[in-house]
Amino acid sequence: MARGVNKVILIGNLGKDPEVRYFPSGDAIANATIATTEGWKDRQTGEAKEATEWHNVVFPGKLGEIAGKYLKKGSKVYVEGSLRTRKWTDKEGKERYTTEIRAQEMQMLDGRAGGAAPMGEERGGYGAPQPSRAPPRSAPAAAPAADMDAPFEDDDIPF
Amino acid sequence: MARGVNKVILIGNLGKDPEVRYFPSGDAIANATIATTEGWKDRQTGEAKEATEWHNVVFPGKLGEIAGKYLKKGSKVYVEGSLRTRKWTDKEGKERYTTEIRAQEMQMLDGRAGGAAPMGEERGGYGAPQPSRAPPRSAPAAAPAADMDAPFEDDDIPF
Amino acid sequence: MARGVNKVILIGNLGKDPEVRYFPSGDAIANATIATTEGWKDRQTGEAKEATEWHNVVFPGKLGEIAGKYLKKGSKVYVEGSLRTRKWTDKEGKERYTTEIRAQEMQMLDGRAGGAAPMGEERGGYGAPQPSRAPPRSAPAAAPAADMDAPFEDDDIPF
Amino acid sequence: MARGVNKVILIGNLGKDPEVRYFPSGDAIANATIATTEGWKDRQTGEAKEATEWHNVVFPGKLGEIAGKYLKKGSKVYVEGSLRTRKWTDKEGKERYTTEIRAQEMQMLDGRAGGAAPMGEERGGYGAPQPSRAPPRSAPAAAPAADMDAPFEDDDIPF
DNA sequence: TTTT
DNA sequence: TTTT
Repeated sequence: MARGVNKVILIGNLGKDPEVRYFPSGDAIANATIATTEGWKDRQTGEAKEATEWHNVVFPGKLGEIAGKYLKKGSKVYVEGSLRTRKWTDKEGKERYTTEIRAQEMQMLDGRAGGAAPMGEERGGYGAPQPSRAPPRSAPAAAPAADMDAPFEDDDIPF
Repeated sequence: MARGVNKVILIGNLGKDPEVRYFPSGDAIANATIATTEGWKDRQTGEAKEATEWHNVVFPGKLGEIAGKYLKKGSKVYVEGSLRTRKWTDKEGKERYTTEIRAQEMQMLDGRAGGAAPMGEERGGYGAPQPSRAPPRSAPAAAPAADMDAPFEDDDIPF
Repeated sequence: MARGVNKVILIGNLGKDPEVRYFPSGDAIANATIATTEGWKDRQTGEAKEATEWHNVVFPGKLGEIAGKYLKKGSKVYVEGSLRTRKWTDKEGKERYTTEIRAQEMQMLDGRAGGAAPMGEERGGYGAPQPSRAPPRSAPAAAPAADMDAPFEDDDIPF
Repeated sequence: MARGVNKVILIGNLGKDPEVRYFPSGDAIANATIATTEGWKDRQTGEAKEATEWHNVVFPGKLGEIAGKYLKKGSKVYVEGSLRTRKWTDKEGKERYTTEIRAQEMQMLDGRAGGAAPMGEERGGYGAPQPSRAPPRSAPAAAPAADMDAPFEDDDIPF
């Protein structure tokens, strides 16, 4: 029932190791910052220039586990996801907004992915992409994340 | 475990009504041709030119049902999918190849989608898109499609 | 010389008319807010849910002129662009960040685009997305574009 | 004046060295085959499966030169382009069709790209994929935009 | 074969 | 603030 497209595709490098946390439900969630660099030549001087853009990426669920396990500072990754702007309140009580990319697919582009290493993506064929959740999953630990409240609540997972 | 990205995004119009068929399993599959037109101005004469590209799109499973129900000749659609080249043998016994876009997501862009009309897409939140298969599904009829054999066979659905 | 990919694809509706401004150079720039809505079914209750995401989109240059001329509140558009997070200082002197989508391509999906209406896109063939810039450029607010002549070579085949 | 979207995004490896040719005009054009592999788990047996898709990619113009110079068998690349189906006649005089991806952007993902190596991308422009150059640009005229300063300054046009 |  |  979607009435729109909200898609982001990034290829870039992690600024630092991802931070993984767990919900009481056992669901993992990882946060990472990914840099994409664009270069161009100065029209006048001809000198090479470049600008780096930093993206806040959230890897939910199984993707978060994989990100935590296989990605590290400097890792080059392909990420496909959607934009989500979260509202939060800073310590002064002011409303602030942060825009994140919520990853739906990830691929490691380093080659260092290691032999048996799973690739993090779990599309499946027939008809549609596949949900990446691990079924029962017991409980790890740690604090949940503000970025996982609405509209995707724990008791409200759309699959 | 994907090791690559194979993604197509189209916005175009159907050349004719989609053709829907069903597998014995009850799984639907629809085929459609979608035109994307690109225009430009002739560098020399300045006259407007345009070229139309025709794409063979396959909508598997539930997406096929929706395509058959809501799309028709002329419908404008957004399609996201992947490329797949099928080998087949013509009547002279020669090997031929056809490249298709296997749709993973579809959105109608006509506005004529009709009130209660489902949108065909079934992404779900938390972690990853959701599979679109219809649960029990009994058996309709008709000839299956060569384009649905490997690698996604009936007893081989990846989710 | 890019070393990364930073791509956003949106299909959504404008929340209000775009705001167009001009630089002394005559370059236009338009800002718009675009809503993308995603729906899903509550896993437990089965009830339909939806969430709308608002995106700040910047249309630079000629795209800005077109946006200002043809888009309005409610318009459905396809936008392709890149993410850019700007740092700014609020009235209390605090650093704030805003993430925008800088449009590189736009297409109107309303059908109401009107007969002779230009479509805003300016890709060109031969080898790469063409830099459509019109060098001298003086005239503001109006000044059509020289940016649709080349890039199709010779006898003009856009291969 | 485009009235459609025809976009392909691939990440894969070259099956063999690219073949570069030149037009009398001096324009280069390179052809390559790129493999994308998709894996999934058999729903019943649980065994890992995978299928490889081969894509015919055409790199026109400057992209062709770069491809010829820096890509080789096995190279991992990101390619963005559009689909184009060409009609040709085989030796028996029968009409055949071949679908190709016409590259508009390419990035090497091997790390072996070598220091000074150009990356093959050629976006530029004004109103198209672009660094939003605003030539003279100094004072705004109307609420300038913070979003048009860096990183694309006047004397700093990326093409 | 579509569409604007 | 949009849209279906």
